Amino acid sequence: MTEDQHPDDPLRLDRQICFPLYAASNLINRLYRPVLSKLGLTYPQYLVMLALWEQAPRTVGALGEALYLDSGTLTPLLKRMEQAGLLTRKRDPEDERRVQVDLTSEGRALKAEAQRVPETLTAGFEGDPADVEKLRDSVQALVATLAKHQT
Amino acid sequence: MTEDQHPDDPLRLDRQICFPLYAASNLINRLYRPVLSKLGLTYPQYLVMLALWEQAPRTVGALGEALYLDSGTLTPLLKRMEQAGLLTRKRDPEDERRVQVDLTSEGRALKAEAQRVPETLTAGFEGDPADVEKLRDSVQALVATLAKHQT
DNA sequence: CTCCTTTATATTGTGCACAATTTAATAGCT
DNA sequence: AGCTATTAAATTGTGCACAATATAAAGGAG
Repeated sequence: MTEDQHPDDPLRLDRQICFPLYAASNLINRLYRPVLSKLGLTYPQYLVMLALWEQAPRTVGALGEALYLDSGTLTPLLKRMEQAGLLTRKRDPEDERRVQVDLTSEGRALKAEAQRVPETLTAGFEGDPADVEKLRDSVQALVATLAKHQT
Repeated sequence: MTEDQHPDDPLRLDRQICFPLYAASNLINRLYRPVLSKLGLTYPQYLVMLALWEQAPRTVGALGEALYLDSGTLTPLLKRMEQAGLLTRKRDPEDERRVQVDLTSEGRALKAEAQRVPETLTAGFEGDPADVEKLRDSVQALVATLAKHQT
């Protein structure tokens, strides 16, 4: 009982822009997993580390803005990372609503071990690096548009 | 305690290709959610419906191949959709290992209601449609490469 | 026919992701 | 100061996503 394949059907899977983004995200997560597990990190945890290696301390809210995540996702994730000894969570004395997230020395030290992660993985992309950069910029532009429309 | 911003640091968040894909996937999921919830679907469930509207019945394995998901994800998801009356799950008498997933009449009827979903959402992208198509094709190519490398 | 391997799906356990709600602190207004 | 609204994070409950494992059926070799 196969349906007809109307080439202009807007519901065709291969006409969606969203599906390949979804699939790419899943496949990349799968690709990172074995590499990052050697560092004791999941992929979202790795993103938190990238954000903190650039700037620390940061509030939970600032991390969420950088990574497009909310406290419902970040709070338990940060607690696990705190348990793992990578970071600390402290209420800001200036404003007790805020929680400052800072790296431990162990968290800072992990950056050295992570240096080779990007090159290890982009090897699997096997494409012209310039094309990959162009793709990255396009998706970044899309993310900026989507984020602006959601606030 | 802000770290230096070395422009060639491979661990800078804005140099990652994977992060914008991850963020785009999350943001799109968030964008679809309110629209799809009116149809009683989540985003992955919507993808299953797109796949089945193109061809049904299909085995769990065939669905997984089309959507890049495994049985650990699909089995509980399909059970929820069966509960909702959208599809049926039946062991194939020809090969009792396989499970055939087929649409119910209710599931087929939902396609009419979903017709306007894509245009409703791509409105939020507000970009040249040709650019969106180009982006889609680039990400599709990336997905094909990633999928080939994982098997 | 029996043993062994492979294949298809299901189960278990962990970790996101998010909407909705809650808690608590700050800011603003009068 | 007292009241209200806003803001920041945490909590709750649902639904993915996946690795690892389990279960069971099919296929194949001797």
